[in-house]
This record gives sequence, C-alpha cells and structure tokens, in this order.
Amino acid sequence: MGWIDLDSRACSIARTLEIVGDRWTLLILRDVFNGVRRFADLQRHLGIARNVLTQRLTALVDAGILVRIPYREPGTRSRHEYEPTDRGHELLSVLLTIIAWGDRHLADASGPPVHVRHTACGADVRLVPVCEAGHAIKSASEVLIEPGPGARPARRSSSVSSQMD
Amino acid sequence: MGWIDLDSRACSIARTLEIVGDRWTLLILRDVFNGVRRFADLQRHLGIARNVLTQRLTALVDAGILVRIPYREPGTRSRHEYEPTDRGHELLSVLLTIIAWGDRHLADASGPPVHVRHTACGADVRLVPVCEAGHAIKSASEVLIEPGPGARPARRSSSVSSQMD
DNA sequence: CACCCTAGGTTCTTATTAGCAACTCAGCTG
DNA sequence: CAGCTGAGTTGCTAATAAGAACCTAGGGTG
Repeated sequence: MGWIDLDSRACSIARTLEIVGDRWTLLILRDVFNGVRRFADLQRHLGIARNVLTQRLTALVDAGILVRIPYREPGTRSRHEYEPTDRGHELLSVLLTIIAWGDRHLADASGPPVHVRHTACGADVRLVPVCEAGHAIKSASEVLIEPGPGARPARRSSSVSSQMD
Repeated sequence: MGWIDLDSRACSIARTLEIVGDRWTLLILRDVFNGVRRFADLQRHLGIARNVLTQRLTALVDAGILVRIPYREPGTRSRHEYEPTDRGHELLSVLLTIIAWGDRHLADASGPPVHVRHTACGADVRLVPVCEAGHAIKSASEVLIEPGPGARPARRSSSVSSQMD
C-alpha cells in the first residue's frame, strides 16, 4: 500500500483539532464572530453548560485565539468580554468551509440557514482552492497531501508498510 | 447589542459539527484521503480505540461521507475498505483550511508538517476567500455572517436582545 | 480435518469529559 | 446592609472514550 506512515500527532490537522476539535469550540467562535461576546450571552445562546463554557473560553484565551477585554457598562462594575485575536480571525476560513459544506449537503428544504457576505459589496463569499501557479482545483483527487519539512516518522512500532520511516 | 439570536442548532456549522465535530472524525478522514482505508491500518496509524473507530466509521458511512467497498486480496477472504464519496471528498476543503491555519500558527521550528500540492503542476494549494463579485477578502472583518432562507429564530426563552425574533 | 492466523469487529471495565444544579464572590442599587 | 447580577467554581451524575479481552469467518499448514 502506497501511503505514508507519519506521526499522526505531528500534523497541522491534529494540532489544530487539539484546540478546536470538539463539539463546542467552533460554535463558540461562530457566536463570537457574530458579536456574542459575553459569558452569559454565550451560555444562553448556545445552551452550553457553564463550567464547560468557562473551560473552553480559557482554553481559547490560552491558545491566543480570544482575548479578554475589560469593559464597563454604566452603573455596573467592570466586566470583560471575549474578542477574537488576529489568529482567531483567521479561523474564519475554517468556519466558511464548514458553512459551505453544511449548506450544500445538510440544508433542509427551506434553504441554507446562513449567508456569508462581503460587507463592502454585498456579494456572497466563497473559498476557492487554487494552486500557487493559478490553476483552479475542481476535485479533491487533483491534490496530494504530503509530508512537509516538519513531518516526523511515526513513533508507534507498527508492522505497517511505509515509505518514510 | 447588535447580534442576531438565531436557533443555534439550525445552522450549517452546528449540523456539520454533529458529524465531524469531535477529536477523531477529521483525523480519520485525513487518513482516508491519504489512502489509509482499512480498519486495522487506521487503528494502528491513529492509535484510536477499536470500538471508537468502529463507531466513527459507521457514523461516516451513515452520513454518506464514506462507503464500504468490498475487495479481495489474493489468498484471503473478501474484506472491505472505506472510500470517500463525493460529499466526503468535498470535506477536503475543510481539512485544507485547518491545515493552512495550523501551518501558520502551530508549526514548530522545523516548518509545516504537511504540504498540499496540486498533482498536475506540483504547486502548493491554498484556499482563497473571494466574493461572487470577484473581490479578494483580506480579513474576517470584511465579511458578515447573516441568516439565510433556512434560518429560524431561537426557541430558547431568553431575555437577550435580538433583531430577529 | 484440527489448529493457527488475520481483518474486522464486539463486549467488558475503567477513566475522562459533559451536563445540571447549587454555591460563591464582587460590586452596584435601593 | 439586603438583594440583584455577571461571571464564574464546586460537587454530583450521565454520557463518551480508552484499553484490553474475546469472537468470528475464511483461508493456509501439518
């Protein structure tokens, strides 16, 4: 078999999923991008357990994806809300592809429940895969996922055939 | 506050995450895209518990993302392996954005551990957000996630201010 | 034809994570 | 200074994951 037995953990997918790979984190980010930024609002809107929300928010802050910003409403004490950092904002592309896939494959009869629009011109936003040479990619079979410079061979002692270790 | 209180579950993100929103499913898909298609190979390569792998694979087959394909190696009985369907292949775009984000933000000193290349010309593949009018999107602040035709107001009785319900 | 091997599971027990409810804590308001 | 509110923490229960042993069908080997 022709596949490559790399360390399954030294992979950008695995590393990213350690942060956002659970049922809540991306939904929290969706809400934060939408402007829901306070603990109680997030808790109400998502229907998430309070302790789990606490845990996810601190994990996102630790990962540098959100920052706690203090604010003060008149007549109340100082509180804080959660804002995406630059690296947090860049996760929007992940949400966009998820929305696109869900809209295509899981929409019910009433049509897609979310629209992503370019604020400036109002047109819908899509992500298009292109190669650096400028060719449009039409199908997954046109690309090859292969080890880059940071790849490491698998540590697991396996009898599996491999090209790398 | 100006945000929209939609039903948090009637959302393409929530619906998609019900299928792929856990720590293993996208890693399984990564391996399947890479050609690791048999139960034992997946189990060894990922280090996943066998019962969890069984459960994830049947869920992916039920969701129409993978299909079981029977095959027969000479001298053994008929077995089956897992192949992505068309809708499964389309999840590659999600993996691409995750790889891109992880490469940018979580790579260690040795560089990104994965490369995605265009088979035809060998150049690296990226996903670029564009609007239908052809404008390139440079930052998340240039887009607006808003309710589409399938959106429903939240059922949760909340005192939260809203534009929609 | 009894026995071992292998791929692809199932079943059992234990550990981790999520959900729910009650409690805390700080500052404002009456 | 009692009560309210946002933002948690703590403790208990339910669901999910991990680990390991067991099962099963077909083939090969002696």
